[in-house]
Amino acid sequence: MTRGRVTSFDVAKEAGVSQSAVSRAFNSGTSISEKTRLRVEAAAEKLGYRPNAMARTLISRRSNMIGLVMADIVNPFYPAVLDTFMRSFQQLGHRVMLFMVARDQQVSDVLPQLLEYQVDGVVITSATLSPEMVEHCQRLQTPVTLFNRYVEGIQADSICCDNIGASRAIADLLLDAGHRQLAFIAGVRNTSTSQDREQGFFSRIHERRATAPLKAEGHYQYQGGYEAALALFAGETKPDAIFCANDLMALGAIDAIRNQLKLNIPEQVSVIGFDDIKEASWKNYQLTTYRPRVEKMVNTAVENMLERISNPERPALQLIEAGEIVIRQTARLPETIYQPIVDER
Amino acid sequence: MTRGRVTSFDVAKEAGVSQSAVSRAFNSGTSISEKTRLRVEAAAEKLGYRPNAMARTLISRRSNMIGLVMADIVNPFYPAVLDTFMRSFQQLGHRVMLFMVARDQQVSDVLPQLLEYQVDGVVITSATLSPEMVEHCQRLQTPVTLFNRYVEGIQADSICCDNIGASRAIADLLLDAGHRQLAFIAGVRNTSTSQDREQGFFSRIHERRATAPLKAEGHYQYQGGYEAALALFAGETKPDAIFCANDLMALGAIDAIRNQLKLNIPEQVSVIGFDDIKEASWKNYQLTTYRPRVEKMVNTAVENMLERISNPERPALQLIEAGEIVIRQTARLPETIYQPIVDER
DNA sequence: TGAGGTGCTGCATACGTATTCACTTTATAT
DNA sequence: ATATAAAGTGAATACGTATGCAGCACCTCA
Repeated sequence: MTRGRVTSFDVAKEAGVSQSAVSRAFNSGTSISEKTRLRVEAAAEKLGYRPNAMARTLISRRSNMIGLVMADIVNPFYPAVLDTFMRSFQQLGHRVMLFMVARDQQVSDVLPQLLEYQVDGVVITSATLSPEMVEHCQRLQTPVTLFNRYVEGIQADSICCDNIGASRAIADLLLDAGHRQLAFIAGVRNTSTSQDREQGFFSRIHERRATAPLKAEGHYQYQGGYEAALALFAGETKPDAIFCANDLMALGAIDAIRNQLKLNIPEQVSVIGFDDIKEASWKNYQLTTYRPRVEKMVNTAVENMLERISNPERPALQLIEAGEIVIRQTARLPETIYQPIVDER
Repeated sequence: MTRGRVTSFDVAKEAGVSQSAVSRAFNSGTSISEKTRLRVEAAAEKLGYRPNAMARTLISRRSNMIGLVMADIVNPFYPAVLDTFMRSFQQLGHRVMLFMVARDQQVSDVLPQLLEYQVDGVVITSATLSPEMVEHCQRLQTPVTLFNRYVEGIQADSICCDNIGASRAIADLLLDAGHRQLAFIAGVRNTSTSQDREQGFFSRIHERRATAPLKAEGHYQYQGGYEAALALFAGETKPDAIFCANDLMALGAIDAIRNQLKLNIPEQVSVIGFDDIKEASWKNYQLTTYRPRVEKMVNTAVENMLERISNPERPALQLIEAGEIVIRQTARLPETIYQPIVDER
């Protein structure tokens, strides 16, 4: 009805009460009579009043905003993660300030910007954070959560899927099925996810005294997986099973193997991925892969974050959440009936 | 170095100047000597000072935050859009407050929340906005931009890809190639994008006096496209070309046609999509499709938004940005050498 | 009847910054 | 050298809300 910004004073005048009353009417757990609350609400409605979150934040020292930093949105795994985070935070009454960091960008570049906006907490997905930055956050009492990444000995919550356990289980599955020459297609070299998946896979193979696996690099991209597969088969010794550090590369590898190398999957080559993105279940691929419990991981991350906001003394938690292998059509299985594996290490 | 929040007063004391000086040191275009600026910066650095964006917003009435509302993130087209928006806004020094609205949710539910946070502008992708809401924003001097959606006669910028022109061009392409019985797989029924693509396609076919096209509905999803394709071929008259309202459905349709119906593409059936998502270029699909100029659309949207923030009087702009048909392998082409089409209507 | 609660209310203040205004210092021109 | 403009500075205030405090009305219990 009115023009321009309408403040709590305007509403107060309209309702014939004090500004304090207006404030109390809009905050639960305050002392106000039902009668005045209704009058205030009517006046607010009439004037189109909405409280100014900036002013509220300034005085209450709580913005109800979470800073969310995402790296690497090109991997179709992360839109799903983002979506889940958004729903979870929105549902619990928190807004999200989003930042994307490019591959060549540091999280430390954007973190100060986030903190200027008085976010109540920071969630960082698939990117690491320098210990100094964490310390800085800690001084500001701003909790930090790392998603799918961990750093030893810092004061930050972290929740990861069980990269090592999963990769070991996949090695077991492939060896049990009688494959002789395994191969690994790595993601981006300097990421902990790719390193952990590689380490789990290699160590288990080594433990079982099987032939050392081949290795190629696919940068977590479809095209990279495609080319990595070709590279693997261009060598002297050819693999009969490939484990890819993510699904996207696995799908690239499959297309290379089928369409270009004209080999049959899984008869001649088995392929296993990681993430269980939507595309993995497409009829044309039916990819056998590892599915992290994204929903559960996100929800724990969110709960822990909010818990830690209201109780800053709580020490940081480092969690690993096991997922499961999803058996589809791209990998030969052991003779014995094989159950989907949940390795809890 | 210190603990807790450090304010401009702390920095002022440390540097031996007034709080005003500190403020000026952090804002360009203010009157301050180089000497004191350096002293302030040193003190700020020493104390780890960062200005409080909430306080700044409160007084300057500018938050440097943009509200971004996204619907329907499941379509792989939109992560790319989001990514482009984020880069563009970040680059120009703006933060983004993100909201996701589920299919059953109204934008009008989240808009008030956005406005509470004093965002300088609101961008809404693939969702409409009631005229009342637009009016509300206008009262608050908050510019609104619709991305890939438009509403007649409201005071909001909008930028769309050329749905109608594109669909007409696709109809032409398919008819010119000699197809006789076209079909259309629609997206979500009540979206303007799906409706416009249908209308353009149908109207052009009608104009050319060709056989009326078949139609099925795929809800913009892979599985929906898969099933829609099966439904189309289950009928009495079978299509020899299918235009899908987005790529995701087209890929589903391809898998259904090849893997289940055992038909050859494009020899027996042509398939054309819309969006040019990453997956469309995968070796296994090589989908012929329409590519909107996402980068350009986003950049124009962002520029217009910022322009409109600094000059609220500027009238709203409604733009249509033409894209191009990307010729790949899933559609038969006319005999004459066919150029990628840019229809500017 | 009065003492002590209880439930509401308004006043006044604080949050941390930007900005106006008046003032002082410095630079420039005559 | 002085007059005058320009540049720099600090004090004070405003932004819009939450909240401690004191006051007030009303009620309860003896």
